[in-house]
Amino acid sequence: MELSKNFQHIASETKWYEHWNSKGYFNSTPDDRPAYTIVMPPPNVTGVLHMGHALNNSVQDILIRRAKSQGYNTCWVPGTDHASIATEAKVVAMLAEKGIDKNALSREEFLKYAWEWKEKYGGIILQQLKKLGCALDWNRTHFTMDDAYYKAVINVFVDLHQKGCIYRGAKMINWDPQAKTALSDEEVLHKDTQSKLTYLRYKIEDSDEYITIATVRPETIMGDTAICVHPEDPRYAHLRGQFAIVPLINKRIPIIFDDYIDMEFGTGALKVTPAHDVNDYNLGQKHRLEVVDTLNEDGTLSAAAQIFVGEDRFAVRKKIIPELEAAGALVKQEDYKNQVGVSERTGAVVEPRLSMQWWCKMEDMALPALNAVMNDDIEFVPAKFKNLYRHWMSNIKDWCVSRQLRWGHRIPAWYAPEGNIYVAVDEAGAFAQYNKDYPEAKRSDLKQDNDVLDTWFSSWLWPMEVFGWDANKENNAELDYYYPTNTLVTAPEIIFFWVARMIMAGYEYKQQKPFQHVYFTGIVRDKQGRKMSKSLGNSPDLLKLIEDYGADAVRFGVMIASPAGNDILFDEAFLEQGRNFSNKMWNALKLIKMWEANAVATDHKAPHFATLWMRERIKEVAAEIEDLFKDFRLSEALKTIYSLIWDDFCSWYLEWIKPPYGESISAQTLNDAIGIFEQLLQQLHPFMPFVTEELYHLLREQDQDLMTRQLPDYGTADKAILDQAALLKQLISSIRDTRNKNQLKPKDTVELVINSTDPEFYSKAGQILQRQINATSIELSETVPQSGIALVVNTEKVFVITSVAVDASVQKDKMAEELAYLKGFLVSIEKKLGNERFVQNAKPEIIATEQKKKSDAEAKIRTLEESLANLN
RNA sequence: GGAAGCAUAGCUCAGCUGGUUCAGAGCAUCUCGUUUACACCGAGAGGGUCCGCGGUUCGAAUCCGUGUGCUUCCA
Repeated sequence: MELSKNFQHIASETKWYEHWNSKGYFNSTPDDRPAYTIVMPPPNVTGVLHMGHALNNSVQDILIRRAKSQGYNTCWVPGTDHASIATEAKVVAMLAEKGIDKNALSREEFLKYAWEWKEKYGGIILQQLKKLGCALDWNRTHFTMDDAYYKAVINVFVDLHQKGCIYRGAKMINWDPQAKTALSDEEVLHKDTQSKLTYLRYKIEDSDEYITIATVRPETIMGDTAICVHPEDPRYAHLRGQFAIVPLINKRIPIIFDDYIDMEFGTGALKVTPAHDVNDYNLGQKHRLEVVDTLNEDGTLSAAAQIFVGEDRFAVRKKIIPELEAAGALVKQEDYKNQVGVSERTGAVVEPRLSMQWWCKMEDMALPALNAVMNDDIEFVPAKFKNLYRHWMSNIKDWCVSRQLRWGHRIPAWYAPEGNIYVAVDEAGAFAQYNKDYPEAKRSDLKQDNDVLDTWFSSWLWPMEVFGWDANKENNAELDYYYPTNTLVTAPEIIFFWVARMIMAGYEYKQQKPFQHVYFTGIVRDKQGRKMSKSLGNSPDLLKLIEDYGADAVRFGVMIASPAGNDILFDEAFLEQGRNFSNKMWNALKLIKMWEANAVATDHKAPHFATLWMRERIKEVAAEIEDLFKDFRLSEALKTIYSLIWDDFCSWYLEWIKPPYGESISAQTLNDAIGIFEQLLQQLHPFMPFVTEELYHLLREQDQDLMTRQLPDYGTADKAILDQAALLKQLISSIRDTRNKNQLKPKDTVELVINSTDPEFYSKAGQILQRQINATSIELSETVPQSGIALVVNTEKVFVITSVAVDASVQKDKMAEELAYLKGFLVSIEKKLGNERFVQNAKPEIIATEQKKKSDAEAKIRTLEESLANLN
């Protein structure tokens, strides 16, 4: 078979993904094996794959594939989130392009367009995940607005309402004037903004005096219903009981006193606008102030403002200044840096607004969810996020769950003309209640709430609902089998939005945690450390990268430098490294295939020393990898396997078993090598599934696929063989270094004379050593040769004899330097061991290692001294 | 304004319960190399007051305090 120069990823990826899928490896049904379950954080149904997804889903796929090789029944559930505000915004924009105004459409008409949009563009992202190699159970694909899911969300709303956790109330909320909907606190981003602080003076009623206030929002003065000063502020003490006049509209408002005021800020006097600021609202409640709402839902000024009615608030902010100046009310304006809230989804500046909304009480549900994380019933990786979680959960506020949108789960509340509100799963249920109150009532009198629920009010049920959870259904074998899930992989940004709420829902409705571990990935940033975003245009086209470098290389690239919870600075150099790695393995395959062509059967004899060593090395590394996976240190695990394959396998092992030029390899050694390569591929498979599966099948005829192959029980590695190989490597490296330093050409041969403490070693490894450094002979002798370069490796005295003229002084200096270092080292150890307090306090094993260090150093010093003496 | 995290080689980062086989890896740099797996490569090498200062300890990159710088979250 002719093998190409490099690994051809494109054909291989398509082939294997289809193969795995058609074999049903991605699908799971409950059986006797333990389950290993992951529910994918459902991406927005309108989303497209970006680097964050690549990282997040690579991690999940790695965990799933690893668990599969350990005998678990793995189940990874895909799906999408309806993302009400984001999707609605896209549909509205699409309609606008067609010249259709959302408000001209009925609810039903609008939803028809929205569903059409969803069918057409929704879920593209799931198809893209296939390119990445994700082992997702496609039969279980869910959407947060599927019928069953929809019903479950409604049931939960009704249930929480019955429990008294859900209520309707007028509070200050964050209003997005562009989407015309309420937002939760978590959906508001605070941005540093350069503003102007405007100083305005209000005339005191029946006086020539003025009081000056400072504001960044002069357009809200028409909503002022008081001026507040600190009760202990001497500047204003005489104004108690007085009134001030709002400029332009000449409204009379009281001057009130409250120690909430910061006397240092501005002028120490605050204009109070209860309708447009949370703090002012609270102040207003306390002092029973009037609330004047001067804004419309689209951010223009309302009739209550009296002036500038219908004009946008930002336009008014500018236009009002000259008028204030003309009225003599403007004192000054100065530059001021403050934070302005903007909508996470639309980018519009959020207005605090007094509004009637539906709320969910959080306190009772938060407590068990807080405890679960604090006592590690649910483990966060890395644990540092526990702090953040605790802080939020201990200061939790009620959750505004209604959104003035159409795309989503419509709030199951019906309003009767009498003013009553009935909450039920459907209209019939609501009417039954209504009918009880009013036997004469007509069903058509009931009007359902027009709003929908916050998207997170549906996604908090995700880990239960994808397995068909139904509060009214007692038995659910699937749910019992897969829930609680094992690991949630997500970004720290949504720890409150989603993670915390899933935990609350889990305890509320399943009396159980939704997952065992939460693995937080970092944020993918560009080389300069900037967050990747559409607006910056610094987000690479992932599908293009997969095409150029291969899916394995992309997975390698995002994993190699991203420990849990740490941001990753993305650099294409990582992808190159991944691609090169695939190619390296590909070439190892080619080498083995070349040997295969003319391998010769030999009598059964002891395995090659290299084989013995490599097998032990694999055992040793397998144990390390096992530990790393337990701690979710995936990038470390990948680095470890990478080095095992590239360094140990390719650079050492394959060179050691390589037959001399023109000779054939022993069939047994070759067979051993293939077996070893297979094990390495298996360890790497979760990280780089395509290239490993491809190589696995090219190595030899296989009766199963690598993806389903089970990891063996490796047992404990033989330390003696590992030590011998370590010495062999050191000898080779040191002698090669010596050759390099003395400018020997690769073709120049040398002879070795070794004064060894372990002559037996050379009967096993001597041949390898000889070939790796191009020596014609190795002589074990205690006599010191007349010529030759002396060096010391461990306690081996080595003489490299060459016909090329060499400068012995270089080697001598080096040895003297090392001797000096070792002597200093020895002194420090002796000091330590001579220190009574050390011997008393240190653990016995530490003292033992110190003693070993001492004897090792002494032995080496002796060897060096002897070698040096011989040189003189 | 409140809170958290980070600061180790030119760059990106490892370094888990304090103990010179822990001062490491990859990339980058330098030297040599085209010997039939691989130049998407091989053999070697150089490079760090582990941010500053103080403390705890027999012993600190590792623990504590403090200063500086950066990042993030919250108000």
